[in-house]
Amino acid sequence: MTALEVACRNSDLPLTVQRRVILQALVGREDHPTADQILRQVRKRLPEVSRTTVYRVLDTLVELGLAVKICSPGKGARFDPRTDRHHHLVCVQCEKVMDFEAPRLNLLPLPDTRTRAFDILDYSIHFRGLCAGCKGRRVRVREKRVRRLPAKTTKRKAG
Amino acid sequence: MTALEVACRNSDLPLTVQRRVILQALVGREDHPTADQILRQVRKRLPEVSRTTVYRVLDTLVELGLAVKICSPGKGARFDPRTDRHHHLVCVQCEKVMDFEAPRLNLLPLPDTRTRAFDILDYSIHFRGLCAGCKGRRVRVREKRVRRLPAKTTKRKAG
DNA sequence: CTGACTGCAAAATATTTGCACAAAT
DNA sequence: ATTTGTGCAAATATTTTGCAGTCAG
Repeated sequence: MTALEVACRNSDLPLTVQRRVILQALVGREDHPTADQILRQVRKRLPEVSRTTVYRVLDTLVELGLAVKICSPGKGARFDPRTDRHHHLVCVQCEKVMDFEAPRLNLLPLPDTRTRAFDILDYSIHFRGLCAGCKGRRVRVREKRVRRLPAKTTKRKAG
Repeated sequence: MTALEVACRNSDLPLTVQRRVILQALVGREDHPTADQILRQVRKRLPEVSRTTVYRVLDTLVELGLAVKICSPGKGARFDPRTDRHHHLVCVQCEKVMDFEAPRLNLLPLPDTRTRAFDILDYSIHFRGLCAGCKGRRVRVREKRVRRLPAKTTKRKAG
């Protein structure tokens, strides 16, 4: 937990038990949890913690550079304890996000965006696709629509 | 709007005016709007449209392959009318997402993920950084904390 | 006509805010 | 002691759902 201590000291922020436990809950997870998932895990150790605090502390951790709010397709914001360059496999079906190591993709030359007035700090590649669990049952496209009158003879008006 | 007609015909879906207008509202926008932003734009032409319909139709458009629900850091889901391979500049400050053309980055060899049981369909690169508007005022890290008693003498109880 | 779609209202989910008390330095 | 943090409750924002009437084919 030294990283948190250092960061708090540097930023002149109190080192609270909540910050410690919430960061602890995030670190080591590779599933990019939502604030609520973190809340559940944190409450195992700190039952009194409030949802509000989890939201606030996660933001703080991001500000401190100890976590990243990742880009994800789903509803809730999701957090990543890894701040080093890495990539993601994103299941377009269940919206799971997995870390993906590809060292060869870590050295792409950062495009020159000076003309676009955008300072690039880092990048990550999102590989969209279907995860193991979803690739079998490719439900997609209108499950309901599948039932299309099972070969009935009712179609005729009257004969 | 032929693409929508074709897609609806293929999938045996009614071609409603809402679907037409909502897709129309999305096409041509490059700012990756949320459902609510689309709603506001759609209501200029179709004042009676409901928020529910916008959510549902956007999902339908995604299923039809006429739009993409993009990965973004913010709260609401955001949509992209572009379905071809392209990349994004994501402002970590204001969470704006801009399209970024980089043809040389469109031909990265898709990593072999067979061993990982994940079928990659496509990819896009997220360049994280600061947009023109945000790079000037790098507020970040605790705006409040900035006010640290500006050398006052008020420290005493009653002067 | 018929089945799917839309709009409404309400539920469910996700996130933020104001305030009083508690805790860290 | 001072300042920020936390928890609570309520406000907001976002998304989904059930149902009745409407519309496209």
